[in-house]
Amino acid sequence: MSEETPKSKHFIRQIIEDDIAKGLDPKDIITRFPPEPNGCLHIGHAKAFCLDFGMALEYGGKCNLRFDDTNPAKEENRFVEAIKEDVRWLGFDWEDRLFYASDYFEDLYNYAIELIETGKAYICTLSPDEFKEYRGIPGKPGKDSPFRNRPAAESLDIFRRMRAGDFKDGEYVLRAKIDMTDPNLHMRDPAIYRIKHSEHIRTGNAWCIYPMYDFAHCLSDASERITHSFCTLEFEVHRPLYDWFIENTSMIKKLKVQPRQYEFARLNLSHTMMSKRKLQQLVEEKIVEDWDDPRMPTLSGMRRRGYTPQAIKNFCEEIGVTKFNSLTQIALLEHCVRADLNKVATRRMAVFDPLEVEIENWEEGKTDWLEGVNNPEDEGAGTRMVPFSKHILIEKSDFMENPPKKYFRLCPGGEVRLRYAYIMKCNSFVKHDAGEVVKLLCSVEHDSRGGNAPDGRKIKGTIHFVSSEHAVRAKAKLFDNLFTKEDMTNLAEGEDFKAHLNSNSLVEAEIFVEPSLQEAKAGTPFQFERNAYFTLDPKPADGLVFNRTATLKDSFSK
RNA sequence: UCCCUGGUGGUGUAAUGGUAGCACAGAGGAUUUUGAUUCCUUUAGUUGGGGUUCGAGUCCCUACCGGGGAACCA
Repeated sequence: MSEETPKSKHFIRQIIEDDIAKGLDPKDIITRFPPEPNGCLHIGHAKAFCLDFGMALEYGGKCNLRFDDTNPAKEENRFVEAIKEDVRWLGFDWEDRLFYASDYFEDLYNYAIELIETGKAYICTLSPDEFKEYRGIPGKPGKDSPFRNRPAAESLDIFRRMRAGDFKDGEYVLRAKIDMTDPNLHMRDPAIYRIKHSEHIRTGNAWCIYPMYDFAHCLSDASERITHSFCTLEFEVHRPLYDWFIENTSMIKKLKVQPRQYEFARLNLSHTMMSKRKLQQLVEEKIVEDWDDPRMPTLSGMRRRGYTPQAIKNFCEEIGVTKFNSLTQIALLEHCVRADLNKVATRRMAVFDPLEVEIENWEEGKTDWLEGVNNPEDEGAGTRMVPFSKHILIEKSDFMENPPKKYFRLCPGGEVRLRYAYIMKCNSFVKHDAGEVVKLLCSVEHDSRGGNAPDGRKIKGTIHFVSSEHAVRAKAKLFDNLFTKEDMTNLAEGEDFKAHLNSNSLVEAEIFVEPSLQEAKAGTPFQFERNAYFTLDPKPADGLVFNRTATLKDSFSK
């Protein structure tokens, strides 16, 4: 289903093409997608890995999946599995290239020793607060740590004992010796190893010292011979460090191509909250079912809600890649979802708010099975049989006692086409005591079977229906756009984001669907004609539960 | 305050120094057995000011505005 839409020539493509022009063999291009397993992936991550995997594939290279597991305090194995599932779902294959930063712990330790031996790293005894003083502030240079000139032998000894577990958390830290006056604060002797007596998801208790991101990431990249390392804008100021560790260790001698870091703007989506911390809060406080609640902007939530991988990939291609902090409107995502669903969703009829109709000129107990196409956009989708009988249900809103001018559905004395079935005329109606119309008495034109008038006259209105005796009860869960009433990007510091959640973000409805839906498979997209796109909830439930994926565009109001 | 970045219609993005294009959203219309889809038409833009140039969204200077940076997080 790859679209032949022209691809935007964003700056990443330009960079890669320049490298190729300078002699880089496209087959040597290696990128990586490096999530930290401390939460589930969301739509923002999709942008990142569509870029990582997408660029490698597009130019004939490879992309590795690497878990950045350098902080055992935050990471969990269940997230590793969830992330793998999400990546697979989006259709990306890392083949045998699944890595963990922890694969390199021994190597990283040795590179750290190398730095100590060459006088480029030292053990510092300053506490975090004390070092803050020495680091200085933007605009003001810092001053050297009193331990900066600790002899290498002594640092080495302490570092080895750190590893051996001789010290408590925070007692010592290994720092790179760079420049305490650098205007970039990250270059002022950053910590590269800290003591952390914490069980790691993969190495267990083998280590009690762990490398920092800045030290681990670039050297992990280099170990995997990554050529292009993409990350978000906030790492821009870390880039000199990325290069420094590679260039100041023996790693540089092993490389044919030095990995380079390139930054791009992260995704901001209107009406969508993407802070991992806040999403976690929703899960913990049970405001949502779990990370895969269909209202969540997580990939697992979107999957459960019925979003297709193709729609998400198209969206990621559509938004492009820049270094500009923008706010993408959710309408674009919804457009991509509808556009893909329109092509692939199986059409079915479902009545949400039923109005009884009796066909006066139809024999009691007689059923006519009519053929309905499964998807007018896809010839190969085939057909299914739809039952018609004397008692049917139509949508309450498809009948009006006193219709306005442009209303072309049913009204007293008016006629309408029942989709796939017959042309039907409303003879009379029955009202409740309260004045509510509760039943229509109609007749069908027997010669119009299939929906065409024998005299060739045009029927403007076509409505959907289900046969009462054949109808299947189901539940529909209706969701508003991803969770928040308004843009969350301007939320004030400390402001309670929960006040901005959609109050009616989940509405449940009892609906009547055609019998063929009894065999619906979880995850397959359906379009309930003239209503919305739905998918059967994959979580076990009593009876059929459909999640609303997206609404149809509605031009009723025009 | 200092450093790093960035600024193209309402929104998201294109344009070796040479006609500012595409998509979403909006508006109008045609087709339609889904008031969907599809198709056509249309509204709307280079942050301001200087400079270089035959010619500037693009290069230079400057102002303004936005984002990031002072974790033993990633």
